[in-house]
Amino acid sequence: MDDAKVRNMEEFAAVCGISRPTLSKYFQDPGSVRASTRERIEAALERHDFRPNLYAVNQNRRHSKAIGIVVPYLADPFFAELARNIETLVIDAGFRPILLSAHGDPAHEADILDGLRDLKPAGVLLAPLGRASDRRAVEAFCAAVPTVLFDSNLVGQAEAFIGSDNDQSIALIVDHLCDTGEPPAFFEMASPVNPNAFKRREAYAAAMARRGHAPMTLQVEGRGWDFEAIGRAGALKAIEARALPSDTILCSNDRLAVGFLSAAYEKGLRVGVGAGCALRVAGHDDHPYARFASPRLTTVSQDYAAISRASAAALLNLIDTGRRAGRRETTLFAGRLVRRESA
Amino acid sequence: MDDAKVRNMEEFAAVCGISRPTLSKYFQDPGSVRASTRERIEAALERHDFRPNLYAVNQNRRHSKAIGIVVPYLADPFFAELARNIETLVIDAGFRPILLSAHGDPAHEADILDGLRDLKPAGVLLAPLGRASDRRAVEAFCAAVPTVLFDSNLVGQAEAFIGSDNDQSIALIVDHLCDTGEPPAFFEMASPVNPNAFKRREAYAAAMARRGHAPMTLQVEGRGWDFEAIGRAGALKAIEARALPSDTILCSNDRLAVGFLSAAYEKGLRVGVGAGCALRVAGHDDHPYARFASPRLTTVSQDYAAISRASAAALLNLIDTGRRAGRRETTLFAGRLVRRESA
DNA sequence: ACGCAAACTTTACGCGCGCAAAAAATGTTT
DNA sequence: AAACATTTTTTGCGCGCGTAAAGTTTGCGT
Repeated sequence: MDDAKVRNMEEFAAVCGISRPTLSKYFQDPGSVRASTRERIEAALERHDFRPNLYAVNQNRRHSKAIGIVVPYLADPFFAELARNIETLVIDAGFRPILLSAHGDPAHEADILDGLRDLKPAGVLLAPLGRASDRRAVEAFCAAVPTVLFDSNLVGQAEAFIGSDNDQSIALIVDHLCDTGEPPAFFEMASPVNPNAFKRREAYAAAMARRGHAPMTLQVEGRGWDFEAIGRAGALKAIEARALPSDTILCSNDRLAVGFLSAAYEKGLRVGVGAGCALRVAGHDDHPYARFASPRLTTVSQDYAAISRASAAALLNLIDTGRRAGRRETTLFAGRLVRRESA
Repeated sequence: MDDAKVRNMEEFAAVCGISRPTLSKYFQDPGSVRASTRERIEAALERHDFRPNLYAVNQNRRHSKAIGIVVPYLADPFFAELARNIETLVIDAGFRPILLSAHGDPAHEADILDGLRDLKPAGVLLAPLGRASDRRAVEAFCAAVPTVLFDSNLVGQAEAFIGSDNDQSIALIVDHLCDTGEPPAFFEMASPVNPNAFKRREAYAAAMARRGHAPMTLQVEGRGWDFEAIGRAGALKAIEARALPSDTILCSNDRLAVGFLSAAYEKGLRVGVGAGCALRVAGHDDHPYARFASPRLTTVSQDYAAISRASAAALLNLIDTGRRAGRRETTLFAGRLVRRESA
């Protein structure tokens, strides 16, 4: 194989006995040429393994076959898992995924979006940093590239948003906790980086109100994305100061909860529902590690698969209808209660 | 700003009052033009925000300014963290990182390498699947693109390898465990996907032998990358069957250890060193979640920062010396003992 | 003011492919 | 076998930029 070096489509057309424009058609869509010619091409392809120059191909195209996937913090297994699902769907749809992480930094997020435009992607799936995002950068980007937001909403931005129904899911876990014991106190970061955190805060207050309870909130200091460390430090402090407002703690997310469990274990507070347990702790998200905490964490699952599928579907639809499928659509998925041993 | 739409460098040269070849020089290296012209260009740049077409730029170039970063499983926080570090270093060096995950699948890894070649990257940092990798695909890739391996070695492949010294690190933790209690049994997967696992198995046996102990190995079934689930299931089974060879367990990696801790907690076995503790459990890697396990996991840290820096440095050196810096180099970093409460 | 090197402009070609139009070949239908 | 539809070939231009060569200007030292 690979006798003569084939340097471009012209030369490949020669060794192949087929005209260049036909080859061009073939490489854009193998199904668009007659079966007999397709076979001839593919036979030659095995002998010479020629591939069209990606850069030459995309030079004139309005957009490439790339789809950007941007998440705020890829080292968070929640986003890693989401990205993994979405990547697969993007590949199956015949596109090339470009995975990017803002690493928690708004400036970096803006840089990423900037660089992404150079790639002329067919579209972008963006989970923005949220509040911290450079609104103008995101807005400019969305105007230039078909974009679907997921996980975290920026009102009015992009063509669609797919996320979780925090009102529903928080109500679900609050009700469960109330039904099975004391009403929960809400454990969260005082200055969360995640915009869902604010929604959950409000959802908690509303859910408690519906139950006739006053909200009890425990806010911990700390910045950045080291949620476990922040949760652990805050919990240690609260436990030492005997400042827990309730023996039932609902954490704003599972990573904070894991930190809380770590602190409780260290302080000798047994977490769970049985006799001899001092605390109940619940989380939110069904984070990949929640089921391996000690004790295993009761939480509300976000439907990873559904969010991934809906996000990808929305973008793909946007792409082949030539975007602007009408007005902006918002899709929220319900959470599912995951009962384990911690609450 | 942005009065007339500037569609290409030609038009930008017009509104800018500078010839196109000079602009071309500027965009390749802003420092290569006289300060006064640089200012004129940058002034015009603020009014028109023109950017050279990425595809046109790379069409003739031998390679782009992209650097590939390929990991076997990005949803594993160990690789996510490593990738995060490397990405930053790559950006600082003036390159564009392309992050890719094989998602544990050798065929996908081969596809990734294949697709990466189209991008004509300046170089690639590759943490291969290891044993499972398609050797021929990797070999063909390394021959075509300057490549540095990290984390997992493929003998003879690529221009360099950077990883951890498993012999040293395993000996470190074995010695520690022997010095402070019973010699450890080794807990691992029967068919590990990670090639480091085999090195650690051997290192464990050697370290035990040096101590005059026979190795005690507990191998668990399971395939894939759900290490916590596999560790948990295996540990539950072993505990129920009272088949633990020792009350001290050294896990092949922290994720298995987290699974083990989960099982021990569920079975009411207190893990730690104090009185009333039934088991000691140690891990390896200082995985991001190890410090939040209950109890916190004693382990051997891999030096994330050092591995990242050395890998990036090796590749960058390879790139600007025009590769082949002599013969293949192997760099191993020592682990550091991280004493926590679990052992 | 002179001389010279560095920087810039002008001109022109090439990269590899997309794409359009017209002509030719092939395949299908009646 | 004729008529038609589909596919392929031929021809040729264009994309946006890299780059080389030759000529011109600029900056700086003496």
